[in-house]
Amino acid sequence: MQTLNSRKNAYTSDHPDLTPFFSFGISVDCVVFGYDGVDVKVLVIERGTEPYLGYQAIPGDLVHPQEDAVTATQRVLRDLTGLENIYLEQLYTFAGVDRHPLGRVATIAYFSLLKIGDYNPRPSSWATDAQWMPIQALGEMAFDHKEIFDAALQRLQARVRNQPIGFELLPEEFTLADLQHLYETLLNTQFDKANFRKKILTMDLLIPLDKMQKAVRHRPARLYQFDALRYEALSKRGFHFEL
Amino acid sequence: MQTLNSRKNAYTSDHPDLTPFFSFGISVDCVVFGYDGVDVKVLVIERGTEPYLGYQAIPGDLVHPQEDAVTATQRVLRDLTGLENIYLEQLYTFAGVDRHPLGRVATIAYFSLLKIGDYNPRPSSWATDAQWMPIQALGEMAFDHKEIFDAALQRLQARVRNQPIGFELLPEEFTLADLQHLYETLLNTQFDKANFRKKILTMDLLIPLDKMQKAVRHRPARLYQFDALRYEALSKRGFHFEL
DNA sequence: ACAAAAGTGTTACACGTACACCCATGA
DNA sequence: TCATGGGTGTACGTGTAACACTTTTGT
Repeated sequence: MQTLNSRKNAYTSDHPDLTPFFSFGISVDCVVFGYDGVDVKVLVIERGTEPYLGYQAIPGDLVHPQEDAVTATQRVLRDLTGLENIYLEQLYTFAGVDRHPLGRVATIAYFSLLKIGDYNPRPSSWATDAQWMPIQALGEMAFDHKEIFDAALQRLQARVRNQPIGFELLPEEFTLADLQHLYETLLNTQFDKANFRKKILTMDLLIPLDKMQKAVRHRPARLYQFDALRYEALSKRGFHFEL
Repeated sequence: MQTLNSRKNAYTSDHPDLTPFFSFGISVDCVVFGYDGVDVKVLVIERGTEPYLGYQAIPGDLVHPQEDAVTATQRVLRDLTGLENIYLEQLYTFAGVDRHPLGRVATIAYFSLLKIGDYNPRPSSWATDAQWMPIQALGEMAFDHKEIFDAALQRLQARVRNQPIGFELLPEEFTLADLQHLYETLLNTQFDKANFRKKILTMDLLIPLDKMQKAVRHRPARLYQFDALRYEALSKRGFHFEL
């Protein structure tokens, strides 16, 4: 304690030996959410090596010395899903001393949302055994990945209430019932059909299409599309999405 | 690109040489907010060495190899203010490749709130020249610290709306007008006096004291105190603070 | 014709907003 | 008694919640 307090600020002091301070590994881990029309799911991989052999884990990798953290995450996602331009948000950084057996590794956790239909498993990459797991079915996980997942889910639930990101999880064209069911699943609640429609439609963020559902054994529902441009325009005018 | 994709996941592959991956420095930077009854202020230090000699900077330090990130931040805050138990929240991690001239340093940014009256400058520590700056008066800053500050302010504004953390900036005992003025300053808006009182008081989070303001040349206002325990109890029952 | 889900209208009530008014103190 | 800000009541409009009802398809 004495040494810590009396030492000068490490990177403002004149010329101390900084080597021991530059010994950290940094990784990125990305919690990927999807929705198949029934359940909210997460993309998990099964570890093929020690430590935590056989455990489920959140996809991630060490950041390269000349690589940006976001770039690293996009690389992991590309290797895993074949997709670029996925919704991505930084979540939290976990920097406990003993969280990784191989050395001091701080991990920057991200979460991302993707349309589950777009996902194409990439067996050629390092994560052969990636699979969608319903979020309720998650058991024990490698490292502190369960903790990371819990934080991600909490963040997603908060975000979905005040930003129109639910659409990232739905196909381009969807019905209002699809949207309502997604929100109900995500937030673990029930909404009144009539009121939900009114609230969503009065926001004026959906483009009604001239298409209908097909091959359903009841009255077919109209399909809608999210109007991202309109949202941006409204945001700038102080509009705030809610629920 | 070819090499990156064909390489196995760095920390799950068998035994590659991981040395180049363990070469990062990790720092913590903490944006400290205060409120003096008029302005919202930030604690900034003036750098005494290159790089960015003489520039204003956010207080921070490199994380030690055997030190937790939160612990490091608390150490910085203690050295700077003499205080423990300050409100602290992780903000964002800045991990750009070229953000620090001395090497690859990722910084975990925090923000914290303190009662400005409790603050006692600590001239003995490395940050002799810490001072409160009104947030409008911030100019150029060292490294990417302006960007960090902007993120912190934005986060503070969001937090203050849906969590009762404004009280961290006020003295233990305060008037409703104090509270209102704080919120107005923080959020850059105006509230109707009567409605603001009603909203706050119906939340039942304030303990009315049997004390009044003194030495004011108008009717003295009642003093209140934030009831943290009651807030915790209400939170668990699904209560959600708003505005 | 029936089941099943789409889609709409009506009403009651809670809540936010605006604004007017009275109260207590120091000078 | 005046200026200043503390503190309160009311009336109005908007938004939300509950619920009943009509519509359209497949079988």
